[in-house]
Amino acid sequence: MKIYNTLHRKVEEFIPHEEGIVRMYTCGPTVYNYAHIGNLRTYIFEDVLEKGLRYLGYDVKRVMNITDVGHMTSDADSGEDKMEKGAKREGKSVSEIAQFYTDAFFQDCTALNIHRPEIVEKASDHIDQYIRMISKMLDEGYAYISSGNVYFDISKAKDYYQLSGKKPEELMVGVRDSVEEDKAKRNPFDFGLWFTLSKFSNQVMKWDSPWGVGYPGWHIECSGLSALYLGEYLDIHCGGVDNIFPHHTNEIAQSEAYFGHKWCNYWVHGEHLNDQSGKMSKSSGEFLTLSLLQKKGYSPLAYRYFCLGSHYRNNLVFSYDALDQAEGAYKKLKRRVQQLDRTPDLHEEKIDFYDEKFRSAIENDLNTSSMLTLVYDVLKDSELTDFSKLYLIEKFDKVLSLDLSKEEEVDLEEEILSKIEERNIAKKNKDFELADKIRDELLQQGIRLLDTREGTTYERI
RNA sequence: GGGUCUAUAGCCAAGUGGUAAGGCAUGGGACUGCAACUCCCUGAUCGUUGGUUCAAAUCCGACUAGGCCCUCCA
Repeated sequence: MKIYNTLHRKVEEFIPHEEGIVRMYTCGPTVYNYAHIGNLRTYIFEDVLEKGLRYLGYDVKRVMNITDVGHMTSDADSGEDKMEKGAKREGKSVSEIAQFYTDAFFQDCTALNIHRPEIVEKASDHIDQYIRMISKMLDEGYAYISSGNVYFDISKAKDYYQLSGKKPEELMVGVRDSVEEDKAKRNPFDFGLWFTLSKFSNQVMKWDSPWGVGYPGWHIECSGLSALYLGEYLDIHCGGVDNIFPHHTNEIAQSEAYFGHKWCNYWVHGEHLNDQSGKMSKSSGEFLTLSLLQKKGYSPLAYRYFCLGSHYRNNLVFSYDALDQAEGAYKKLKRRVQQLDRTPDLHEEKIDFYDEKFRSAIENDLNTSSMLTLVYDVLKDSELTDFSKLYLIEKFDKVLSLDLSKEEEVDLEEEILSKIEERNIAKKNKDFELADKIRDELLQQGIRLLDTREGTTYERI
């Protein structure tokens, strides 16, 4: 398996710490609002990575966090907690908000055939773990207390800028107007591990700690959960490119300070889905959620197909035009698979040939586009029996998860059949007006008629 | 200003030194009462420009354009 490692900025051979086992951590959602389809692109990529590794024979232990606390609109001790903001907006409690959007997130994942990681944990359930880690870092001099808050001292971290490739002297502090510089820090890029002083009042989420009542910093939750559930050596850490700095950079600093050794070998980042104006956001432009696309008649798996057509490290621009294409291509592909003859008749040799090709596509830095091409290649191969094609495509679909061979519900409604019969009679009588009317009516209901030599059948669209 | 990634036909995209996969769309044809579905045929010298090489879309340099990051972010 070869994968691009942000740490070294090149494609590298993947070697896990323990043979055959991959410990994988992926940053989860902050559950203060719906996920937009750009967020979901990253989760699709991570899902394919997990399934691809399984296809290659690895046992994947994967952990994801649910951020339900301590995510300020700014990383300094200012701004407003996103969770509380969401709660206020909707007149609900923070935990209600968290539950609601967590459920919504996993509903989207289900619709997109994204496998839920075995371990999904809430950040707010592990405060004691963060306190343990912060205490150790304070004891060992990696952290310091200032103005009542606990900060990580980045000057103590080894290769702090390796992941981002940034030059400290060139970094601009407070690029965004909304960010206030925190005077309590020794170095402007030191980051908070624990806050006790909050500039906004009525902080709802707070916990007791050795340093006073407060709440954990943004970055510590991922380090904490990873340490707790995956141990001191991590193989792959995923996330969106926007998290490289500062979030992942700070995770490395904390975790390596805590463990006292190198922590994670492979950092794999997914590129963004952009709209025509650039980065997709929840506040500007159309708020593109999966349910919005569904309301407009798109199928979630067509969106998955759209994402798989592109490489995870490429910028992908979303447009309805592009989605229409994906929808059409996906439906067409699925139809072709549905039409395969399911009579058992396996063609052994060629199976291995294609299986090997599919593995190569995975091993080639997760080349999803090539994986899709292989599906088309299999369909076209005249040396393969339909059954063999189906066998292969179902196998590939364990990674692609496009439900290619899944049959639609075929409840032969009497009504539809009688309409078809009615239309056939009309056709015989050359009453094409009536025939077309029936066909159009059925189409309105999502039933498309298929005229074949053997007679008329239908499909749901 | 600095960092980082990207640049292949209308769109998505493969290609990792040996003379451009695949998909969608388009156009033409077969099928049809007309359609839909299906099938067949149909397109690019690879952002620009130098260089390395017998040979470059593939390696190196410059330039241009765009995305993202530089304490909200997938």
